[in-house]
Amino acid sequence: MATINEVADRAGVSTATVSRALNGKNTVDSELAARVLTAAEELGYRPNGPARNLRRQETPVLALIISDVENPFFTAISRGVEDVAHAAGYSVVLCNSDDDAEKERSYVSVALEERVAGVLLSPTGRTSGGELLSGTGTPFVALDRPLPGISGDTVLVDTGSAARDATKYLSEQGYRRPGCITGPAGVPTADERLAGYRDGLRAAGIRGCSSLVRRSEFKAAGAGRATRSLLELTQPPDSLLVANNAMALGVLETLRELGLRAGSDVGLVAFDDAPWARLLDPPLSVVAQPAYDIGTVGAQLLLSRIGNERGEPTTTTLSAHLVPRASSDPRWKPF
Amino acid sequence: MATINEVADRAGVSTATVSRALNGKNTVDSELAARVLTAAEELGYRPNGPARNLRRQETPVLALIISDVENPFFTAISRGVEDVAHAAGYSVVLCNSDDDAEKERSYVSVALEERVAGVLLSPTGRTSGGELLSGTGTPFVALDRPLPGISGDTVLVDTGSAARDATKYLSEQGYRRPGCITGPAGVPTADERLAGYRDGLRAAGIRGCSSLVRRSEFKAAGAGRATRSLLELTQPPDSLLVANNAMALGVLETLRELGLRAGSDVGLVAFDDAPWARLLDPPLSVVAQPAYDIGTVGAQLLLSRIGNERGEPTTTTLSAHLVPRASSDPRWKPF
DNA sequence: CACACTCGAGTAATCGTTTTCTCAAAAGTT
DNA sequence: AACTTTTGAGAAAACGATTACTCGAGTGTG
Repeated sequence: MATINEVADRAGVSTATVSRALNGKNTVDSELAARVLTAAEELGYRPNGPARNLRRQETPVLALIISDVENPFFTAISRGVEDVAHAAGYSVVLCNSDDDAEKERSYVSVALEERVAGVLLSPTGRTSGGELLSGTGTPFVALDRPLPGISGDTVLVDTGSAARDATKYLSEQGYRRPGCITGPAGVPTADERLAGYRDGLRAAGIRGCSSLVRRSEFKAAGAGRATRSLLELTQPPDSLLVANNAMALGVLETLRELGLRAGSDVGLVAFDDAPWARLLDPPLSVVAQPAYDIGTVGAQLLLSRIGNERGEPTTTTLSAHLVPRASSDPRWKPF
Repeated sequence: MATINEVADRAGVSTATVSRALNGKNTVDSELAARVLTAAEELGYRPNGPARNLRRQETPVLALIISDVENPFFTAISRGVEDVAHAAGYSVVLCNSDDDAEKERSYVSVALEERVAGVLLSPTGRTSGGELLSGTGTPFVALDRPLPGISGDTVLVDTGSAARDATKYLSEQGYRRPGCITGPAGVPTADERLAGYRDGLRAAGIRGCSSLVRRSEFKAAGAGRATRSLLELTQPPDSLLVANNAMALGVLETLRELGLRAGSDVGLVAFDDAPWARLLDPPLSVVAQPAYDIGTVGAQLLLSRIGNERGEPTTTTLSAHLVPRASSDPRWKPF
């Protein structure tokens, strides 16, 4: 692949002039610039990124590390990040940690070594890659979940309140024994949603019962098993609050296996408004999180830090809202 | 951020020794190596990627450029790529071209400048970024669609046959007027599926009718409009073959608006087996494409080219298979 | 006309690694 | 004991761009 030297030779100028011409500096004669441009064109010249980044001491790339590319919640975040970053001249590379702490650390490590301009991290679990980030000068923003024990800019969703509202709403719909399927202990979003569920029960004057709570990974399979174990209780719950949309898939599948209907048999509210949620029968009630906004806000925050914004770390909390559909209506009938 | 020089100073050795020690070369005294390691540790040293890549003339990163992160088909591909790449010591960066030819070119451009080891490209439309790739020495593999006018390794799915089989199957189920909603003209996957649909009609002895065919972007909204226009015909189709899963969402939404049921009112087969497909009422019949395998095969191909495998460009064609569910059963009843 | 200034382009230093040389000391050979 | 071979570590040369200097030529001013 052609280097700047070859371009310089072909155009009969120095490498400095080539560099200036190609970077649109105005201190170069227009005739020379034209010669450089055609020479570069003819050689198919493409500047060597590593060399440029090394010299400039910066790389116009943001890393976005998420825990599950197959989850619409995270892909919506990525779209938000991308839109903001792109407008500011940054590329975004998306890394999928697959909810694996080891992979997450490895991606953070790569991002740091490659000297990306900044990192957006949606931390997986407890042992996050966040500790690698803190201390290095590389700006970073935590999305969706805080980094345990590390201070830094954070964009969260007030899912506790949303969970409380959703639970209260279930009780108002006539469900007297709401259960809850949430994520692993120690994962903030999982714990907040559980706490919100308990608050909601209290607000509705229902005595909570820990046997109506199950935890699993934020995946379909675990949630399916949890659902089965709940519904096989002698006093099963009459409705469920489900902590994310991947889990909702597992819950729905198990309901189908058991021959139960959402709504009439088991009230259902799940977190995250996936595109398919409203197409189910009955349409799935959800707590819609502002995923796209998490992305845009996070990216803006990161860009301002990259632009050397000083000041204390900030925490932005966005709010989620309930979208009631028929899966939380005990009177719903298939036809 | 600490450099190799500072580590060398602190350990009282030369930079060459530091480099050798950290890269696990065996030609370095174990006592010195230990000193280097602790010095690096204490300084939080992290090698400068751009410098390393510049010197080594290679970057252990693969770029995967896809047209829609929100489409499960592509995220499944990415998982396949990731698994293979990771095992071989490569990182994968995922770039979302958003079906925008301009963005695609821009990402290809970034990938080339950053001198990634290889590029996996699932081309968007006609004006692909592929022409940027051909000619450069950077190995690349086209996924899902061929690069128009450019020879290179390609991994495809035989969606033509799959479309034919699906159409024939619809007719065997008793539907006599299958329609087709496919992607934009000129996009190979769209055209192949349409051709397969026509073959299927022919095989079933049904006279095709071009008024039963609609094209739109591979998105929900356009497919929804197409569905409406088809079903408002005086002689509407009694069933539909839909060319991808994002489109299926639009079709389903429109059916609901029109108060029609899949299966009993309109037979439905869509491409791509999304996780939610089987949870619908009726469960959605699909043509399941081996998305994960596209990823693994593509990545292996790319890795072997990176490993200097010579030889003519290859084309691997994987096959898709029909997964019949109730949405293509005219006798299906809600209960 | 002499002098200071501006302008534009070339020279060379620099970014932080890896790796080829180079060379002294240790080890082995006759 | 003299000589070759091996070993291990430092000095210095890449890698390919950007950019701080430098310097000659052209321009403006008193």
